[in-house]
Amino acid sequence: MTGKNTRIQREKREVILDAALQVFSENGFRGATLDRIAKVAGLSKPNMLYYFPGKEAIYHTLLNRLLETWLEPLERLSAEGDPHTQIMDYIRAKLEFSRSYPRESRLFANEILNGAPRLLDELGGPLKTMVAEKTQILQGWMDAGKLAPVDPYHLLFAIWATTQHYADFAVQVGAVLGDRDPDPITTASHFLETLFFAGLDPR
Amino acid sequence: MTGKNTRIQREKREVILDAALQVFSENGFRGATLDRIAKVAGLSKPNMLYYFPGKEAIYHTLLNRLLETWLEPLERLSAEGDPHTQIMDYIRAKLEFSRSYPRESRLFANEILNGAPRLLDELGGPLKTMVAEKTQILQGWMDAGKLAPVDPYHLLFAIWATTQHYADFAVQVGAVLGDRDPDPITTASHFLETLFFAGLDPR
Amino acid sequence: MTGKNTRIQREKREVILDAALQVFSENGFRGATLDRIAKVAGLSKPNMLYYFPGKEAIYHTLLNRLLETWLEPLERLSAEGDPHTQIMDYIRAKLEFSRSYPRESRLFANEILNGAPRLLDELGGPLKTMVAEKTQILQGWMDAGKLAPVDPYHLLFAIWATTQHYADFAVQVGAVLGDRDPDPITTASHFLETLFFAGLDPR
Amino acid sequence: MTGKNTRIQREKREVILDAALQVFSENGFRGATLDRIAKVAGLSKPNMLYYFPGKEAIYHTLLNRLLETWLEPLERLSAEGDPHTQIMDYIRAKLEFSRSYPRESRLFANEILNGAPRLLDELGGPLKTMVAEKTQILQGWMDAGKLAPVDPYHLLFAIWATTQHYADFAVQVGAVLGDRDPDPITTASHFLETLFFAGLDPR
DNA sequence: AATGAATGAGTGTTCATTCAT
DNA sequence: GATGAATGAACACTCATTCAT
Repeated sequence: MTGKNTRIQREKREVILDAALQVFSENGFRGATLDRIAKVAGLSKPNMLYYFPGKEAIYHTLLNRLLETWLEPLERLSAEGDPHTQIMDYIRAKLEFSRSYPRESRLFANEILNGAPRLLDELGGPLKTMVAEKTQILQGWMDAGKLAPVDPYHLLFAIWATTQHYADFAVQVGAVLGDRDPDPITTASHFLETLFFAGLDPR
Repeated sequence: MTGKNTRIQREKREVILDAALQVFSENGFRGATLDRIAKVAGLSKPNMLYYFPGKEAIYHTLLNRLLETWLEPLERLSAEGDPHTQIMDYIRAKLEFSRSYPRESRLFANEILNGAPRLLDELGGPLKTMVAEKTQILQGWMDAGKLAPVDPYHLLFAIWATTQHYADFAVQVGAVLGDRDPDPITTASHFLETLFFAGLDPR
Repeated sequence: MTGKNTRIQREKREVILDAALQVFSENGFRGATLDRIAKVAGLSKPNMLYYFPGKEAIYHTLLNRLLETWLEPLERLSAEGDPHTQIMDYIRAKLEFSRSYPRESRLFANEILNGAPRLLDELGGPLKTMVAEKTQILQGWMDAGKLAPVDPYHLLFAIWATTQHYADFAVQVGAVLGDRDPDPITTASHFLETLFFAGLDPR
Repeated sequence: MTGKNTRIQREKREVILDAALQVFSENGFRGATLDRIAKVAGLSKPNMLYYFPGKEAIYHTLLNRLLETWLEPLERLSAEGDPHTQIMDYIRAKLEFSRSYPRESRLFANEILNGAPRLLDELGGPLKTMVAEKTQILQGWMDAGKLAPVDPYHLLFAIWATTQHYADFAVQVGAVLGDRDPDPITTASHFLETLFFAGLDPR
């Protein structure tokens, strides 16, 4: 049925996935309705279900793609080059992701927050593997005296938390800042460089 | 109707709110059903609605309580005392909150993530006001040379993000760490002290 | 249980019936709720059900009383005296009933309108019997040349319709008249005398 | 959504409205249930709600149609022609309405009886306006000596009351008459001509 | 005599999914 | 490919009635 990957099929699937991303990220899985997704996508509901077998299928397709995108910046963290640059590149990439793909970030956060019922295997599999690999690199830098000796896992958690915050808690950030900062993510970039590489103690 | 505050009323209301906290924090507002809350609370659905007028009322009661609890540690941040101690006390209080009240943290995160439709006023009101006040204290410390000069708002964001992460993304933290760390929040406490007050540059 | 007719019992039953009359007449049988009746009566719902076994029982008690009151003015229509006076006395009594007991009138109308499921026997029994009797009187007057020869049954229908209208359709009467007539029922009394005994043809 | 007026849509909507008319007129708004309407219409409840957004919408559609039909005979009352004919035409049209559309009449009566919560605006608006206009015509005839001088508003009330009675109180009429009159409305037509244009005084 | 508490059976409405064309 | 139509299962909430005290 959906095996024929004609160009028009692929395009329609993209339109649907984009609409679904918006609706799922704003309402969570159960809060989202196929009606709304179909309306946003500009299709009839049965027509949409011609391209995807059901609500779960749409959601899973989004999640799977998302994990790849989510992992990709971390993938680039390499033992080559100096730690400061490498880590700041990662932080900036994550901030850029929060700026450009806030809906994806919130979709991911929603899923994790609700216990990751449809992502647990991926978290314990591909993600765990890659994290194990990259923490090795961080550990190597620490062992070589190029980086302060800290728990590399929690270092990654701190990077994820501080960067994703600007997408996931955007409403709160906006409410608290008011008009104070027209470009909070750029400010965050500078702030995080100071935080991560100098700390708050005055020199 | 439910105005009389008899002992049994207060107790039942607590039982309901506890069940609701669990169900709402796991599923978000729309994903939660009164059926499930009632079952968790061990009551019939109509009996539950004898104590609260409806789903919204239960949720609002939870949210209102929550915001107070959420703000309370920040409230204690005081200009008196030295910055390092004050800030670390705040970080530890937030971590303790994530350890003891992860469901409350996730309820809050869920609400913000979905656009805070039932909390926007509070965010722009009481929260904004208190944050404005507390960033003044931080700014004062920076002006006095007791703290590295950074954006105080983003400093608060970083504290919130890194501490709440252990409640909100607990599933991911657990999946990534596996058995490696039996007490991640304690590890986080040490890690965050290094991060916030020394940074990652080797000395 | 409810056999003991103490004074206080009788009074409470009256309070309940009065509240029920109001609520039933405004909302019909199904539209009325025991909650509202109890609130209007100033009793708790279970306490109210101590005096009456249930919703149906309250309603039936009202209906039975009502039929008596409804029939009473007709009862007084007597072969003695002249037709004009007798009939106008009946019309005025019915108008007075609409003025003083509009809720009773509407309760009755509601019941008939909805097919009289709880009053059919009474309609085909006591009411039919009395009407048969009274139409005999009317017929007697007509046979004696004291009254224009018309169908006596439809004459009664016309009296009922025109007089009850001021209670049952009070909202419409009020909306149509606006401020034009501060006392429509008195106006109606004069109008109906002309209508019934002179007609509309100019003399 | 339901905007497309396909043939099948129009037909189904009529089926639903017909079923709804029956159920609403027998039970009033609150007494009617969508379950029963759907059963009478021969549809499933959700399917019915595919054609109408909800219970209120069905009811309002009925009411709006009804008011037009209700006003139409009055509309035709014209200053041209002689009063007797004009008024009797109106009375006969109203009786015909009671004969052919008793459910509509009862729906209307039910609404008024319960305070016209969904029709008050119409009563004080279009209805009041048309009545004001038509009473002018009646008044004109009286001023010209072509009609006995009576209150024209109450004259209309009397016409409405006596004609609608045969639909709204049909159960009572039937119970009282028994087998006596196989065609009460025709009898009523003659009776009302005598009543309205001759009165009960013997000549 | 009175009331707080509890519940089974509805009641209007939503929603993912399926059917027919 | 596409859509109008249809439905079973939920879902939030109501209500008459009963229970326990």
